[in-house]
Amino acid sequence: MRDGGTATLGDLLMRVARTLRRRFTATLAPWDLSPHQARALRVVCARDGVRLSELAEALRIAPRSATEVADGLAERGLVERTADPRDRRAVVLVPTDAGRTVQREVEEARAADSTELFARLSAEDRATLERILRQLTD
Amino acid sequence: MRDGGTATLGDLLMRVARTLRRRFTATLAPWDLSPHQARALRVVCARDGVRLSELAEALRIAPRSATEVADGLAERGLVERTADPRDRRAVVLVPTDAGRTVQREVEEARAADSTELFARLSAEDRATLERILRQLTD
DNA sequence: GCCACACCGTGAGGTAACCTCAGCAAACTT
DNA sequence: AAGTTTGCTGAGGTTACCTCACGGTGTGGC
Repeated sequence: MRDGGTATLGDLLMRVARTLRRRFTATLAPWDLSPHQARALRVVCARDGVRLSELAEALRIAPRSATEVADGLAERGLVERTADPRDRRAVVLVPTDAGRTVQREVEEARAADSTELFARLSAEDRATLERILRQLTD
Repeated sequence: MRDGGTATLGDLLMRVARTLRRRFTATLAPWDLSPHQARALRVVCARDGVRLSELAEALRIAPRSATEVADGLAERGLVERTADPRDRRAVVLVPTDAGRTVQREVEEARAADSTELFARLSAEDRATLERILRQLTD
C-alpha cells in the first residue's frame, strides 16, 4: 500500500480528526447533545444573541436547517427565541441560564478530553502543531 | 473568546479537517462518488477482494450499511459481488477494471489536491506535521 | 451423522441531519 | 404605493446511517 507522499498527510489528518470527533461525541453524551447542537450552543453563547441566519452561516448550513438546530436547543431549554426589535422578521437566539451553564460544562469536559488526547505530545510538539495548523486555516 | 490552550488544538484540527473534507468531496464530483463510496472502493482495490463484513469493519459501519455501499459501487460497475468459494455465506467484493481505473484516477486527483493544500507549508513543516500526526494515531 | 449454536448478508423499517422549494411577513427601494 | 428583497418556516425529499428479524451456511459436541 504505497502512500503518495502528501496524500498521506491528508489521510493522517482525517484519521486524527475522526478519533477526535468520536471522542467529542462521547464526551457530549451526558448532556444528550449532538455535536452540532453543541457547536450551535457555543455560537449562541459566544455572541450572546444570534440571528438564525447568522447561526446558519456560522455553522455553514442552510437557513432552513438552522431553524431545526434552534428548535432542538429551545426544546431543551438551552436557548430562547426572541424577536429582534430592529427587524421583526428576524429571530434572535439568546442563551438561557441553563444554556450558559451547559455550555460552560461542555467546554470544560471538551478541554479536558482534548488535553488528554494531546498529552502524548511534548509541549514543544503541541506548539508546533498549533503553528502549522494555524497556517493551514485561512 | 478565550481559548483553553489545548482545546484550540482540537478546534484547529477539526477546522483543517473540514476544509480538507470539503475539497475532497469537490474533487470527487467528476466521478459522481460520495466520499464514503470512494473510501470503500479504495479498500476493495487495496485488498483486492474484501468480504462485506471486512469492509464494514474497515469503514467502521454496521454490516447492514456495508451492503448499501457495496450496492452503490456495484450499480456503477466499479465492483462485483462474487461468492467466496470457502464460505458460501460470504460475499466477496472484487474491483472491476473500471473500478481499478476510477480508483487510480481518484487517488491521483486527491493527491494533487492534497499537495496543493499543503503546499503552503515548508517541506520541513510537512515532515514535522506528519511525524506529529502519526504520533496521534494508534 | 446430527443438532444446537454462531455467523453472513439482507429485507423491512426507523432516525438524524441535511437539503430545496414555496409562501407569508416584514423591510427596503424607487 | 408598488415591487423587490430578506428572514423564517411548512412540506416533502435525500442520504447515510442504524436495529431487528430472518434464511442460508459453517462448526463443535456428542
